[in-house]
Amino acid sequence: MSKAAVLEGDLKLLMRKSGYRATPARLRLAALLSREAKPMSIQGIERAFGGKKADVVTLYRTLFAFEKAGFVRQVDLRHGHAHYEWAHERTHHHHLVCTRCGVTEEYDGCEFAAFSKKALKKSKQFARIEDHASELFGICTRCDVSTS
Amino acid sequence: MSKAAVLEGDLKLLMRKSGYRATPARLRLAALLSREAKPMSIQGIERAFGGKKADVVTLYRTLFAFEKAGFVRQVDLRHGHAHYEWAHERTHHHHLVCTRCGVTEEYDGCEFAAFSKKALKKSKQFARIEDHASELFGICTRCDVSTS
DNA sequence: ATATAGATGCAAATTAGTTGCATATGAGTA
DNA sequence: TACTCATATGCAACTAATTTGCATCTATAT
Repeated sequence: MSKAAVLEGDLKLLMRKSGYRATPARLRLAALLSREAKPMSIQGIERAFGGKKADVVTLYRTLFAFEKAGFVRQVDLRHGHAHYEWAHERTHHHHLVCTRCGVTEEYDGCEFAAFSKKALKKSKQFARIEDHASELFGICTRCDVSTS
Repeated sequence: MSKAAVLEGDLKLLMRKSGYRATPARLRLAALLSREAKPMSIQGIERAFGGKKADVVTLYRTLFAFEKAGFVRQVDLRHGHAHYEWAHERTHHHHLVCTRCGVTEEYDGCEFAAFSKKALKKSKQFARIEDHASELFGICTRCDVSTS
């Protein structure tokens, strides 16, 4: 079951609070990402919008804005293009990615706070850590079976 | 100080053992990556080769081979393109990346073994984990100062 | 209702990564 | 050492990903 999308009203307020305008295009994108609750590529987003086509440029710009505002996190699944995942009011998590078929699975149990604090303490050059990536790459059971 | 490059002789043997041919182009790339000991982009590699230009196609293919053999690891620094870092006989580590100026710093203290074992145990769909990404994104002190 | 900073969407450019194919060569074998 | 052949190379051409510029539009504060 997928998570419920953020409510439109809440989102409008959220966005304004972060200094962004709540436009239809943005609300639509936010609704989609929060509803799907999984990493989506630009292509995937376009596909999901179907008829009412979204302009890629706007998508990129909106995603960038969302990222800055902390609504969305960029995820690299090593598919040759970026993925974006709704992050607002979701439990922090990462992904297992099958390097053969691309299937992904969520994984929680990453202690971002502790992890980044430790890294920061050791670092000589960094002032603060704001985000991090942590994906695991391997082989899923289906692909493993079909190998042997 | 940068790490010493792997010795050419050792590398030849290594590559043959992994089923790859030790060609001049590969030895040159391996020497560069192991000498630099930091994530390099395709562009960066080309630049480093200077005059004796390297064919991008060959680079991609060689890097892919190196990755499969475990000599090299792909790193996503969120620069819009992949980076590759020499991984053979180097201590496992990750990176701090400044999202403003791009400067990177190494970070060790990642327990890959424990981490992946835990994830694997919880997973229903994965047979094994072979690699993982774990980069930290933040602001370096230089950029932080210039903000305030 | 209005003004205006911020957002949109086209066209066009740039950058990243891939595929096909003809040629060349490393490395095992005779 | 010479041979052979699977593997690697490098050009051309292509597809995909991402960015920039600019004219137009519109949310929102007043």
